[in-house]
Amino acid sequence: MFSKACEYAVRATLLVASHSLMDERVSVKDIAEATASPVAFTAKIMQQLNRGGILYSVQGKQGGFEMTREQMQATKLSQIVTLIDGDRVFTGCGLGLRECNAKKPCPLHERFSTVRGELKAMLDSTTVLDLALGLKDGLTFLRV
Amino acid sequence: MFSKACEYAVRATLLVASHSLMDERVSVKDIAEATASPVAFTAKIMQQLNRGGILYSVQGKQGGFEMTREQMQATKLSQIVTLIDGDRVFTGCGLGLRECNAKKPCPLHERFSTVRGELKAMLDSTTVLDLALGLKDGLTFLRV
DNA sequence: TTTAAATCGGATAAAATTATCCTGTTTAAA
DNA sequence: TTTAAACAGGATAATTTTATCCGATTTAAA
Repeated sequence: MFSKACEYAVRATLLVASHSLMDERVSVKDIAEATASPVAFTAKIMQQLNRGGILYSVQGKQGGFEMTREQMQATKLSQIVTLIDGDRVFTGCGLGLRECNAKKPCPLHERFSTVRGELKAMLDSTTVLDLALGLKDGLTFLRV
Repeated sequence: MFSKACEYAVRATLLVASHSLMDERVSVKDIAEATASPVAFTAKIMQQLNRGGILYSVQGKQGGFEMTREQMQATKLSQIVTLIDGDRVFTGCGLGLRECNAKKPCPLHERFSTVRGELKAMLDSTTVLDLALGLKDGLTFLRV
């Protein structure tokens, strides 16, 4: 569904958010540990999230990553997915055709569009804050 | 969403089906051309579809691929997806966690399960025959 | 002021996926 | 019977994705 990079990105973002809710800053090492992700790869992804404005970094000793409550509220999951994976998952043809649309549809076009629309609606209506709250309260988890 | 191999597999299967509806046998070359897919890679995929019982091959000169009407009716899209990509798309966690379930859910678990269920329902309720008919009648397409 | 912790970013490596090549076998038609 | 078209399947190559490494820079604390 999503690339591994994207999965790591969402997990990392939610971890940073849940800690920011408690006014804690987290390092890449912390993030990788808490989300069971490879540390160097996670570092790369954190750079993308930072450049993309999803969260922000603080450099130097005692540095790490944080999010403002505004960022948590403003950031929909669909934005993280688009930032890392592009919009292929939201707009691409189910059978991989370059040009597939209502005028010249692939055999799966209608049915697939429906499901894809529901996926997009779900990710559009879910904010980082929505999910970070359950994580902070120990109701949900980011690793086994 | 699906691997390229899986996209090619569905496209190839639907092409074979639509031709079988007209009692025509198609070669790998025909299939690759009609579905805009790489021919050698398509050949590999046809072997998987043949071994998996989705369709069948006829060897030798004038050989190629065919499907019985029974195969078209019995084969759901979900079976092709499972054959080529496994069941990860139907059962996997949205955030890529190994163990993610209602007892110990990831933050996205509930919402993602819903959408994934709709995807599975759609692919479970769609047969090859359903889609091959529109293709045969020129209502849908497999390439630009 | 020095030191060490931490991010930044470029280079490289490993693994998985996608794609091609080539030889052998089967079989219909010449 | 010979020939050529077509699938089967193993080996290899290219590309993309995933992952690691390392030197440079930033900055808080010793």
